[in-house]
Amino acid sequence: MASPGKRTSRSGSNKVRIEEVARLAGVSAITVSRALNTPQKVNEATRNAVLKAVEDTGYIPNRLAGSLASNRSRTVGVIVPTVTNSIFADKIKGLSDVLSEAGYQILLGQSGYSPEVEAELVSALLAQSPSGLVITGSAHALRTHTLLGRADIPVVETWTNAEAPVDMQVGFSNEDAAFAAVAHLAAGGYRSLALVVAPMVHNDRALGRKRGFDRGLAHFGLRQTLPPIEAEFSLRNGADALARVIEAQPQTDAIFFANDVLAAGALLECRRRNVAVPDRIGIIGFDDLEIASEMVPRLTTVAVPRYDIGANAARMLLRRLAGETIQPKLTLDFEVVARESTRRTCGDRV
Amino acid sequence: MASPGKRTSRSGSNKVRIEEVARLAGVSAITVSRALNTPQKVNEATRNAVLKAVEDTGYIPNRLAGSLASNRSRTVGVIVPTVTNSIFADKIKGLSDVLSEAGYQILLGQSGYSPEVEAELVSALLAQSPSGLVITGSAHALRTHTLLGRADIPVVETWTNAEAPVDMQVGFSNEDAAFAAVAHLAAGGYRSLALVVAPMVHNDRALGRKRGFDRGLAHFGLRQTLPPIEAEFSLRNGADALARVIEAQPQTDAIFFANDVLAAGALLECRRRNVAVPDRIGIIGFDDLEIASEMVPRLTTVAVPRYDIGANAARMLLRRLAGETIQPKLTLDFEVVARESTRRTCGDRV
DNA sequence: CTGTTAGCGCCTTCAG
DNA sequence: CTGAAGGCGCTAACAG
Repeated sequence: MASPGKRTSRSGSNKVRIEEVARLAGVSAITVSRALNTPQKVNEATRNAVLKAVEDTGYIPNRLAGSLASNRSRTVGVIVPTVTNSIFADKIKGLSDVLSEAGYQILLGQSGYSPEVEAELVSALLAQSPSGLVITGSAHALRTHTLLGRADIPVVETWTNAEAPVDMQVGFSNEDAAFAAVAHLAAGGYRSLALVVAPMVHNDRALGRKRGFDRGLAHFGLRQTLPPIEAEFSLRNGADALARVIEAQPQTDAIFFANDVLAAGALLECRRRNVAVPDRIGIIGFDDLEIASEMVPRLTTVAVPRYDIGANAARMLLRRLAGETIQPKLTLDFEVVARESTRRTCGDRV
Repeated sequence: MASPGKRTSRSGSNKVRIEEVARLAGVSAITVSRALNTPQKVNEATRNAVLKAVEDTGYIPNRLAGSLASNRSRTVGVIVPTVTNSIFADKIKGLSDVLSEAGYQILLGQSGYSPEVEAELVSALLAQSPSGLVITGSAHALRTHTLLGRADIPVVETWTNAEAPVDMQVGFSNEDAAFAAVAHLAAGGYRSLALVVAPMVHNDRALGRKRGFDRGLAHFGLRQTLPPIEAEFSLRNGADALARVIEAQPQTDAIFFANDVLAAGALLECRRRNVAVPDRIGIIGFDDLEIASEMVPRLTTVAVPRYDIGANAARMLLRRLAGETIQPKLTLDFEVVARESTRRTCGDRV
């Protein structure tokens, strides 16, 4: 206020600044700042005067300035392959619920499953000085590792349980989950399996599931009737994959679809073709989306903690930012949910 | 660099600052800034020297500082009811594709369909000085209007075509689209209809669809067999609604579900109950999600431009930020896609 | 085309 | 518990 400044009129914005609130409350700017950020450090009467002035002026603190000065942005960068896949939407919901409760904002980026795009996003998000970063998977471009190494902020990798996370990690064993799916099929008496999975290039989750599938085959002495079919998640792709398996290798008696959307598409194709599920062919999915429990027949699948991955990643980040020392690796549970699309010897859940 | 500064060692972060890049390139800080932000204003040789220094140091500009100084944040606040509903995920994809291309970042907030939460989010996002805001619908809390009025940044409302938008608007007529759905049912010879729609409190899209439904009833001389059933989008809720209609008002011969997830759930329930679709009962949905074309029978629905709403909202925002004067109201097209879940007199599309 | 100067709005540090 | 001084890292304005 003292010095006019050349740029005072640069912005046409009629934003209220902290000085104006301070003047109205009869205190200094820093007291307003404290009343808002660390209320317990301010006398109650003073605080109320400040809050009233804030109310009267409609003051909205400029967080850009605050973050710059304090070096804490209360912003978290989140990178997912695509929000369009509901498993990631659920994760974002979990993140958002916990973070917004704590006054944090989410900066969202979508990599489209490309490590290069992911690296660009990491760079772009780091430029915003986020308090932390939540990313997907454990397979990153070299540049991403370099950037994250230099960044010196908490990073949570999600959906995996890699041996050596970049920093922190919340996920589950995709390999064990896929193994469990195969175990379920084996228990149902299925012997000739096929695998339909998301494109595995740069996708450690898909790769892990394939590894679990292979381990299951070996462990239970089952055979694979054709090489894994890689398909992006969509009902149509699931239907096409089912058709391909049935036509190319009719002796196949069960298919593991590494996500429920593909599996549901396959189930619908079975209906169109009058293929009997689970007797002619068994179908097991992955994720336990709502569609799994609603399909006819109801889809056997592997339930994974989609929402909790996000919620826990957020909590982990917040604890770390609060200075707590935490166990940096959280491995959550999955569960095979036996329903009607697979035969089973005994009626319980694996 | 001249003055040591008391806080130099406050942050443990080893971030590279613009001064270091400048020194390495043998230029001043402002030249580095220009080489990065307005490259055409810098001599090529100088520019290359700067870019090399940037490369060598791994410099990532601090956008917080840049935004504060320039009063432009290159950030867009986006508020949706929930990312979990794939129609909004598609919108976000459209926004993200266009905005990230232009170097903008998305700040995401989820209102959970609550106007109060929305107002809080608007306030929280405004604190980040976004370049613009993209929000959902046209029904907002009073506080939201106050905040937006004062904010003096471009705002795009999406999914509606209200008479008087806050600022800009990209959407379609939910009322006309619902009317078209009823017209389609009327053309198929259906006479006794029911409506299943998202909870209408604070949801102008759902309300608009109900209005269009009512207008259709009147226009085509149809009757409504029971009051609208309000249900949040889920397959289960669709199934339950179907059951309720069938049991309470068996003479109902067609149901308009105001979203495809509900409709698909109903279709699955019809299968379980052996209710013949489209003869015993006709089912029409809304949105044209992938599930509509893959269901058995394939679901008749109203296709709406989910992705394009986002992409166009982003383009509108960018043009406005570039100073172009634009038509602030964009009304996109919808289309009834006739498939197998409804009878039709003639085989063409309405 | 490039540099100097000053300040964006807030918060940290230090003093009282 | 409150205030004064100064700087966070960058870019606008102006000068050369």
